[in-house]
Amino acid sequence: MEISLTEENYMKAIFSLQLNADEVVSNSRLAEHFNTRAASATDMLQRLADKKLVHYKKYQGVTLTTKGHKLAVHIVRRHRLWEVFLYEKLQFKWDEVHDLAEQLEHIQSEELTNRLDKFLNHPKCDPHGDPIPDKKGQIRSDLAKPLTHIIQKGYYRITRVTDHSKSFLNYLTEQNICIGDVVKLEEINAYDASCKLKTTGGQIVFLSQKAASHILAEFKK
Amino acid sequence: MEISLTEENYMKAIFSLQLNADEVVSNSRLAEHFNTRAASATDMLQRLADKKLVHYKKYQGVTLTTKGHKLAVHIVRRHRLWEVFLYEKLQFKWDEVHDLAEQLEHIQSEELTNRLDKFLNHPKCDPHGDPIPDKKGQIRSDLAKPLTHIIQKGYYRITRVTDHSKSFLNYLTEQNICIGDVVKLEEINAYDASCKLKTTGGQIVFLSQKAASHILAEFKK
DNA sequence: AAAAATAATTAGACTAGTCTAAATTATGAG
DNA sequence: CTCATAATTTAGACTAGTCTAATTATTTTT
Ligand SMILES: [Mn+2]
Ligand SMILES: [Mn+2]
Ligand SMILES: [Mn+2]
Ligand SMILES: [Mn+2]
Repeated sequence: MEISLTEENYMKAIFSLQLNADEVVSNSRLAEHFNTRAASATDMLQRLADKKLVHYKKYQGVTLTTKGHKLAVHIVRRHRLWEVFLYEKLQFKWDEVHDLAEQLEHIQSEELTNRLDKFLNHPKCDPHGDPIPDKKGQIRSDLAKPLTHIIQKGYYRITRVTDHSKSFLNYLTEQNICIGDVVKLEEINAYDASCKLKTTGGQIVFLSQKAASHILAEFKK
Repeated sequence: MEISLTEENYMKAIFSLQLNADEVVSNSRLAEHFNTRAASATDMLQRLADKKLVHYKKYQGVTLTTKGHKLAVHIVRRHRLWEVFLYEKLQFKWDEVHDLAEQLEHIQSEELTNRLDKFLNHPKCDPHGDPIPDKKGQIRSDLAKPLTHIIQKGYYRITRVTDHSKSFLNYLTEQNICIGDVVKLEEINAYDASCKLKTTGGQIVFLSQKAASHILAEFKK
């Protein structure tokens, strides 16, 4: 069955807007995500339902079918592999890769995806620390928590960011915070959920709740 | 100005259907090339004329404007660079790269094209021996002639093929004929323009007029 | 439980790109 | 040069994807 570029984008959006699988995604969230009108989203959801990619009941929002979930994960895999390619091989910055990967993810070829994966040495994560689904669609589970959820001071490895906007990524770069870095969490302010940490380079950085909430880290044994 | 994927395909087709620049390309050749109806081609040509990409007079066919020529060459550059990437880095065979490059050539990013070029070490030719235009759109001129135009026996380097069909490329692979090989042209039959040559590996291969006409070679000093 | 506010759907229109069928222009054989 | 044929263009219709405006359903408030 033919899946159009637009349909692929919707599938990926539904997948990434739901925090846990089978969370219902509303029409309005999709419309907002695509900067389009609710009527257009309705139209598309009905189309996707016809293709058995989503469960759709009028006024109730959508969830992915098994088939739809498989497709969405597959597109995410392509997206993240291309991001690794752009970052590792073409030396793009981590704030530049997303927009290009948005285009590249629609190149239709199973074989290409798998060869790219091999060429890149089967990377586990993309430049933002997002896990790359394997050939079968399996996604490695992730133990990292947002800095805002950490209650114990100490050493943590930064493994992932959940805001991919240029402004956020540039801010982190300026603060010398990179994926993979081990930082020392020195202060946790219960009052406003902000924190203070020492970077790999030794600088002291203060992070607001907003920034900290988008940085995932795991305890360094 | 926005150029759609379809418009890009038409521009590239016009460019590659004309043997010498400013050769007029007819409506029917384009319709045939895209396996579409003449009415659709007319529609598109009028659209391209509106965008000042082609010179179009009713019933007279089209040629590229300066602006259109620039655009077409640019798309050809992207196509051929991606072919090199697929061939060199992902180990696709020379008969597999074209279809994928047809998709990849539409990724819109000047920066990506130039970085890919650099990553591949500024290749001169794609896997079929077709020259890759440089950043400015300059195309290296090509001294090679079809085997059917060669009158002198001797040693020749195979530099390019002009039929990109899987069946032709597979045929050459079976006969052990590759781009870059130096072959010994041992017989030239004036009667049917067929020829006989000895490959790098020492095999004797007979080539029909049809096959020989799509193999370009240059004299080996 | 009804009214008000919000969210979602439908109806109808528009563009890009395609098609078929009909009309028009060019060509080339006699 | 004229008429038949081939090539091209136009007219009108269809699909995907979008929009606005109007309608309907759900949720929240009172
Ligand atoms: Mn991304
Ligand atoms: Mn990413
Ligand atoms: Mn090609
Ligand atoms: Mn080629």
